[in-house]
Amino acid sequence: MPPTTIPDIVIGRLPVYLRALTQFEISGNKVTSSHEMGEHLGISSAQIRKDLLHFGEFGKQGTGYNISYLKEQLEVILRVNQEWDVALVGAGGLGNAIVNYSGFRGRGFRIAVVFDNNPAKIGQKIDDLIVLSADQIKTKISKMRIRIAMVAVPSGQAQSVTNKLVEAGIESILNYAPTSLTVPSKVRIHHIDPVVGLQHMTYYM
Amino acid sequence: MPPTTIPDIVIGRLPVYLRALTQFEISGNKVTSSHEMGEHLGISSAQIRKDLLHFGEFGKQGTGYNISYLKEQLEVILRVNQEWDVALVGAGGLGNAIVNYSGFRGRGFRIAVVFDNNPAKIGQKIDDLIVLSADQIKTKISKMRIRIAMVAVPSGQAQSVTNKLVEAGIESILNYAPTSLTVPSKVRIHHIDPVVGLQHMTYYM
DNA sequence: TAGATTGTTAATCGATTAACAATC
DNA sequence: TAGATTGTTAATCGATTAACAATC
Repeated sequence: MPPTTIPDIVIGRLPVYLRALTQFEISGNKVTSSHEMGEHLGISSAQIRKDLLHFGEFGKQGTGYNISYLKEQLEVILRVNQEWDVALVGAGGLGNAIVNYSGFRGRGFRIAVVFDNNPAKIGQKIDDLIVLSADQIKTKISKMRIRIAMVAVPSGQAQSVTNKLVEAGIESILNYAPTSLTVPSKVRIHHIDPVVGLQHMTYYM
Repeated sequence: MPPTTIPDIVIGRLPVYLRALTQFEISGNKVTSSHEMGEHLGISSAQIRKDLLHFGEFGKQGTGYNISYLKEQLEVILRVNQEWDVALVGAGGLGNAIVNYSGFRGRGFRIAVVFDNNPAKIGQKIDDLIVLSADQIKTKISKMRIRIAMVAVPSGQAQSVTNKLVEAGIESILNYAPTSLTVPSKVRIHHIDPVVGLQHMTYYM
């Protein structure tokens, strides 16, 4: 947890704040308050103020927070005031859906290259990307200086694909395969597993 | 947080334990230990033992945990020793990928019905499901007694779709749209937003 | 028996909340 | 000024970890 000593759990909430601010902005609001944000997200207003204070004083007493200003600040803090090129491995149904997903737009990420190991898929187009052979993962990623990758292959292939990505110099991985992955400690990893969320909810049903 | 007073954060880890156990089982192992699981998941062994102890004594001193037995117990605890029918709203690229996603199989969930509001899609088949009109959400879900739904529509439509689902009696919602949703407090909601995970990681890059 | 690992408590650590002065 | 909301501290609360006796 480098830069300073800010708790990782706080960092994890910032993207959620950022998403909420974007919604408020779309609704045409200019200003919000920790109370309003808390209501909207189901978080206490004290927590939101304290989280933000780790990074500076972004509000104004009596008024609240200027939405577009706070948004910009959070984007800088999270390093998404730039667009990151992302490599995607897996051009199946899930990979296709990821490429066409609108949720990346304007939030700091752009799929820049797609790989698959299926000869029938290599050379085909997805959106305006040509699917490359998985054999090219290392050379292409190194050459393009890509630092972030997504894994959207079947569970059985996820670990070997991950190993290749790590070799290629990838620093952060978003894994869509429903399996845990082993990576060197310098590499960050996040899992997207819908079943984890579903099972969490069925416990209470 | 009904049943007993077990912390929600503990419940949230159980699906991850369950997934790891499945992996160990696939590798041909019969027995594991809190230490081995902790290593694999990056969690302390003490935490794993303590989490499990909320629900009973599943291990054996000197030996560890029988994988298939612990798996069964967790499945019962999480209520996924049965298969839940799930309604999906949204038959676009993402909806298609969800229907064809292999990660639900054997983990307690089955897409039982798909809705869309696009006339061009209604009546079409995805896998062996026929896409129904979004107008039928309420009647069909009530009739089928479905309690869990997934939202895979554009952000702008997510709230109104959610309202319909709540009206239809849905109790748990998995939301794939990159937007927060307002629901009555009795309804549980989980978000799948890949950008949240990505932005969490870029902070450290 | 010796070795290993759980079950379990007590201690530590860290996160959340309550409260309010500062200030717009 | 009166009202509102932040910035900030102190108190509370809860989760994690360390440690070890129990026991397989």
